Amino acid sequence: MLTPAIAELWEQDAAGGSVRQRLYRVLRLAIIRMQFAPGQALSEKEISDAFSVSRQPVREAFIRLSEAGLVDVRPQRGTYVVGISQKSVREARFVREAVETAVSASAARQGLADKVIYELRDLIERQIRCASSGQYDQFFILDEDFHRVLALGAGHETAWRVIEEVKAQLDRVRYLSVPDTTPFEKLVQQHADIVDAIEQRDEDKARQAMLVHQSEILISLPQMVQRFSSIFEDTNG
Amino acid sequence: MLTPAIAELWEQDAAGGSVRQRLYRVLRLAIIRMQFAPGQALSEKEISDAFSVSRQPVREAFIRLSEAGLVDVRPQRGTYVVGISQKSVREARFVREAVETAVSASAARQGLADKVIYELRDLIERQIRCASSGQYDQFFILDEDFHRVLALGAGHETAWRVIEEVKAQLDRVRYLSVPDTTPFEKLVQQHADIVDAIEQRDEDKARQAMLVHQSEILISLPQMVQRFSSIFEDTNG
DNA sequence: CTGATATGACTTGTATGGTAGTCATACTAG
DNA sequence: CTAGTATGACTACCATACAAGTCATATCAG
Repeated sequence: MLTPAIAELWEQDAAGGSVRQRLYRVLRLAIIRMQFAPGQALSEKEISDAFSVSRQPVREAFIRLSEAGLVDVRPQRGTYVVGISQKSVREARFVREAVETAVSASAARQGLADKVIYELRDLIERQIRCASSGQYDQFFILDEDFHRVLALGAGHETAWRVIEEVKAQLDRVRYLSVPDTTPFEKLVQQHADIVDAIEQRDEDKARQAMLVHQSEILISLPQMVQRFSSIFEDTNG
Repeated sequence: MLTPAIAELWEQDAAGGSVRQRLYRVLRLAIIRMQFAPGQALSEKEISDAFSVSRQPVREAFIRLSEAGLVDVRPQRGTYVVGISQKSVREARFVREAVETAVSASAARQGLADKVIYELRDLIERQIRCASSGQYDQFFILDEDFHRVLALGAGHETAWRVIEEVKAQLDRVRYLSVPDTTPFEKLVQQHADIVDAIEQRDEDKARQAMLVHQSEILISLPQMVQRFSSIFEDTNG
């Protein structure tokens, strides 16, 4: 079934590139924003009818989604949105922590261009304004921007691609409950700490600051599991 | 053009799963083993004719390969094997180092099952035999086995998937020149050091041992660039 | 001889038909 | 009533046809 919110995603998409790429972007967002429930069955035909395209690009988008670990394609059975489990969240966080701490340390070691530092500081400023006015969605976008600018600014494009993939799993949990998680002010302060350490060229400090930041989700995870036990596949664990 | 070596890969493949998956495995191996030169143009039609399948599964395999960063699909132009550059190698190594050191440290922290430790020791034994008899291909397989058993044994499946992806980029360089790289005996000793540290539950030592191991490729990279300057896109750098 | 242009042989992208497998349900034999 | 089976409505997978863009080459005007 296609909700109006998903149709809106389709309309609002910039429509750059092929139909397959557009479908991938829209379906990925729909899954991350929990417009498709975990375990829900999708279908090539259903999606293709809904968006008035043929089955083929839908099928190719499904394959890409399965690569990203967001759906599970079972031959001759169906395609299902993958469930959320504590294990999948912890695993995604593990990889993200490993890569992001390395990026942060690398940035401190080699230094960042003034332009990049400025951009990061600017993002932090805007995050502060979002936090005070409670613009949740915008804050998430700026948060992603911060980590992307940092990774790409340090020249780690491959690393960012990896982060982007595992991040999708974590964002799904985030979208479950916005206010329950860590206060925005705390997250912004952690961002500032990271930039400070990098500007001081203190490698260990930069790594440590990122480690603290990446550990936040673990703090709120247990309450999330308890509150959304129907969503998590492994309520115990 | 399809060399006999590639046809052999197709024949020898276990043929498990769909045609698309089989094509992906074969083409991936062909690229990693330099059966397709960097920059070489592939074509959906060419491949589909050669393997007597339709264009569709070939196309889907191409999409997956482009996801893995092994080919570049340019709409209405063609599909090309991506080139090898120092930057791409350093980036892949950067990510792999970050994830593998985290895996090693995690294994030391939580400990590994006796069965896993035994399996790792057994792999090391077999690697010693391969090193002395100079079975290069088999050694590479056992090397990959070692890292896979370690990652999966520590429960880090997502991490292994990431390692597998970036590893493909590094393996291409390895296949360029086997004897030039680090002596096998040294690599095996590093494997043993890693297992020792994990068994001693020494987290820092395990991380350090893996770091040393992952840094080996950087040592041989400059000579590789010099010797295969025609292969590398950025001879200077 | 030079440069613009038309042509045709490519390429990947999309649409659609048919195949084979899965699964729930209804039905039938015992 | 129960166990086994046939049926039909799904599914993803593969093959094929067509559409649309790219690019080298040949052709022709100046």
